[in-house]
Amino acid sequence: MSVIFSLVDCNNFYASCERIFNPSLDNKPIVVLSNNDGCIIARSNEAKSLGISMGAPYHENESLIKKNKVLVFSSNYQLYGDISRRVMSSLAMFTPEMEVYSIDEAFLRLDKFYGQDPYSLASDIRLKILKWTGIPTSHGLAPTKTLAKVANKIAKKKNGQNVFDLTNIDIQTKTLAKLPVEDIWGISRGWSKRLHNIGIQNALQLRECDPSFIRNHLSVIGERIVYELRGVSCIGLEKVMPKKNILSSKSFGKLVTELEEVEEALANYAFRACQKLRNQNSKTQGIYIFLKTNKYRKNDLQYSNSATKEFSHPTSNTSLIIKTAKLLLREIYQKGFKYQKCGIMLINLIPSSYLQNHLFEQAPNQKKEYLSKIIDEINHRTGNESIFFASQGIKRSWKMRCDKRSQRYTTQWEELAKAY
DNA sequence: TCTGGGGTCCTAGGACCC
DNA sequence: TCTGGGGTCCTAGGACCC
Repeated sequence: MSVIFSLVDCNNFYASCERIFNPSLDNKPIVVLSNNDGCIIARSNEAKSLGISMGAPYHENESLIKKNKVLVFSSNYQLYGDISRRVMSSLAMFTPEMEVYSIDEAFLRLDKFYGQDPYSLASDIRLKILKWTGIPTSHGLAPTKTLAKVANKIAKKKNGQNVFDLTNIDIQTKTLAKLPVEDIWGISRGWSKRLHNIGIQNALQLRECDPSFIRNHLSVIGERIVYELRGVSCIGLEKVMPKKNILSSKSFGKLVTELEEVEEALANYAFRACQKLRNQNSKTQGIYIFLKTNKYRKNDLQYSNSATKEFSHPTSNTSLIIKTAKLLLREIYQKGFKYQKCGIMLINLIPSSYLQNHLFEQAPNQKKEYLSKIIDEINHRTGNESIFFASQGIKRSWKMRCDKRSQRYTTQWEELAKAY
């Protein structure tokens, strides 16, 4: 029995999430905006057919949106994250051989279901997910993950059924001939340009190339893609691994000039990063912070800088990390610029269980590490940020905009859906 | 006026060692 | 004039993904 991957992708995921608790949105054009209401990051089919493009700045589409009465939402990640968990745990009921690839995608292995035709099995899964969670999905079937991605793309265009089987070699050949190289998973603008330059326009041409020739142009990753297009599986299902780095960064709601405001924002991002760190039971061996002005404002003076610090002991102590971040910030902050964004990355994470005995330095303060954990627990029980550090401030004048956010129906008691 | 956030992997080249 | 060679480790930067 040969290998069959199925890529399951939620259709217009964020837009679909908004519809679950607000059925009046059905059949209407809706878009969801990125943090700070900057860009359009999700569109319903109706919004897509109006010509609103993915990733485009909101303000560039504003007239189109108003003219067509498109409904606009700020992103509501608490809601999307919760719906995602429901979809993924529903999928897991069909097979343990599954990889959660992103918030709205998962790969399944369906080849072990002897006797059942994969197409009808995928159709069955699709109907059940829709019934259980309210989220419509598309399913692409193929012998490799790269081909399953291709199949999924076609499935999405099939209204009503949304399943496509690309296990047959003749169908693969016909399909790849029509697929531009830039639509292949793993090949984006830079690489497709290089491929065009050497005369390769579509996926079939790439499949027929000598893999080592492609390796010279696109590294081993490109070589792997050639094999995957041939139906030779090189990329298996991956286990969920703890993150190696954790980044927390956001644009400010307005341009910021004062050190105190940047400090306050950075302390908040550090707090969030530390929560994520402890959540995956890791400690960090260092931090990297950065600060920058808005590169799109050509008339403003531009400045961007970063700083790194390694700890003598791995830590997950929020107060130490905030303190260190603020010290680094003072090294790179300069007066006279209008800042747009800052961020902190926890780097070189290791498991909490890993203990390193350092000969010359004092052992880290275990009590402080515990304290951080207790703060997490209290915040988890009582709702977000009941307890926080004074350096995080209370004014938070730099906070991002999200005026158009829907209710957090599933994660906040005060925002439960009401039945009248 | 307004332009997201959070990740991973690979390679080239420098530093350093014997 | 001649001025080794080979190996490893680390980092920055560039590519990709959602």
